[in-house]
Amino acid sequence: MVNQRIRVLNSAPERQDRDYVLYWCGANRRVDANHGLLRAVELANLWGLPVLVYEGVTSAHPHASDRLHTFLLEGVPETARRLKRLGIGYCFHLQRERDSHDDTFFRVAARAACVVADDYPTYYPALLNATVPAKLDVRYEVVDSSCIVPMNLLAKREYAAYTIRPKIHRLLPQFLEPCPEPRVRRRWEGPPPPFHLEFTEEQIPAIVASCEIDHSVPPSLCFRGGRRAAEARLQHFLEHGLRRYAKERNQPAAHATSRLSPYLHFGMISSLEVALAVRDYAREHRLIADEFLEELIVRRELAFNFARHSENPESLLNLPEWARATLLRHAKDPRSPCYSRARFEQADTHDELWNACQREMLLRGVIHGYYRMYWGKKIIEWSPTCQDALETMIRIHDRWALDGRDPNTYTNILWCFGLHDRPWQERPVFGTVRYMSLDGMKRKTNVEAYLREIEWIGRAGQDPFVSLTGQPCASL
DNA sequence: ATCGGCTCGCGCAA
DNA sequence: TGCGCGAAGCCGAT
Repeated sequence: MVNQRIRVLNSAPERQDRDYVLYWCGANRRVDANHGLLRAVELANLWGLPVLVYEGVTSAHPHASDRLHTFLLEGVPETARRLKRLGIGYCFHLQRERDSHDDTFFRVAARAACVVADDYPTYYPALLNATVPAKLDVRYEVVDSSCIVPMNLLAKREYAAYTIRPKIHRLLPQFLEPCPEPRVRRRWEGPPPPFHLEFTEEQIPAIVASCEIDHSVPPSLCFRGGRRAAEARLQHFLEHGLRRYAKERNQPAAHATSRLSPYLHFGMISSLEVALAVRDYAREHRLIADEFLEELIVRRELAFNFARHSENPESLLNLPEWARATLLRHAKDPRSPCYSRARFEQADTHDELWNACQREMLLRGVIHGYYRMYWGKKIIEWSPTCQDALETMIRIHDRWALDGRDPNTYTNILWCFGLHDRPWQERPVFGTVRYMSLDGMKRKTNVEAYLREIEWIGRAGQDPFVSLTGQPCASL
């Protein structure tokens, strides 16, 4: 079953005379339900070797910030505990300098019999998978533990949700199965590698402060990183959100959505675990979970399919021909009002709902899924060009979002330009690309409740509306 | 409140 | 070749 998740990305041999099998968790920062880790353990058991997990956090990429570093570091002590329990070695490396050349991974890999990494189609993991394997003298495999139905099984780029849906549903019974717990034959003995950084949760603020990163992006007001926080969010959603999801998912102030996207993005929890938990809870409590599972599986995996099969997922060239043509025909339409990227980033427009969406991004590090569509459509409407609008959306996600740089990010942004969508009535700027209006938001959602909530958390500097503990939340 | 038109193209049935 | 229908809609007519 694991085999269909694997790709080998270089032609170097395995080297069984070396010290361990290395699992590099670049995208899936978890111990549970991780097919990559499972594969590493399988190979290690075959060769009688122990397993070492390498996890890195670098300050060398342009969007490194207190927000992202804190979220990532918050997961590390729990990862260390769980690996120790399983008898697996752990090397967590933090590169604090922005500019220095960091070869820690290569030094760890030099003693590995084989390197197993995550198959992930965007941003850093994708870049490293494209460049690192050729520099190694051992076999380098990547494993897809992000999708439930392995990306490898869908050979071409799908046109829309309706074309991928039957394929996903046909393959799903085969893959919607719990991932077994890894059992090592040979435990990791002795100390961790010399580069390993060990710390407690209390030390995190001081460690983050010591890094050469963007300190003007503070930690999220409501998301704590790590496995236990992810499990608490899931439990909270099962008990308080799932039964309301179908009716209230587009009602941001109702908090009926899972808010799991930061954890899914960093792989702190897997969509497979979420899907199984939701399915089982729904069975036990006689709920219908179809709408949630549609979004978690079909639409999320459509996004991975898109990222996997596009050369550059950040480009408008990916749009369907009808969308490119219609946007081009309207490229010279006047934009009024028209804002600079800085005005957008500072939540400084004439539209109070739009500003609140942007403030949610600044404070929480996410925007509610439905309002994010509105947020994106308005950036198109009020930017000088489509390319400017695209770059504004990506840039704001890169800098502020905990769920940015994800296949879903790029797909949702390009959806605003017509990707995976169909044409509608023609109008200025958008042509036949779907338009969204403030009146529509007011008609269909409780805009006032959302404005009050965002205003409240901005003023109070805390967010009791999104549960960190699994307990019910405040409401206004 | 509800309905139809807007408008393109994929995939399937025939 | 024809036809149904689609990731979150808008607008104007009734």
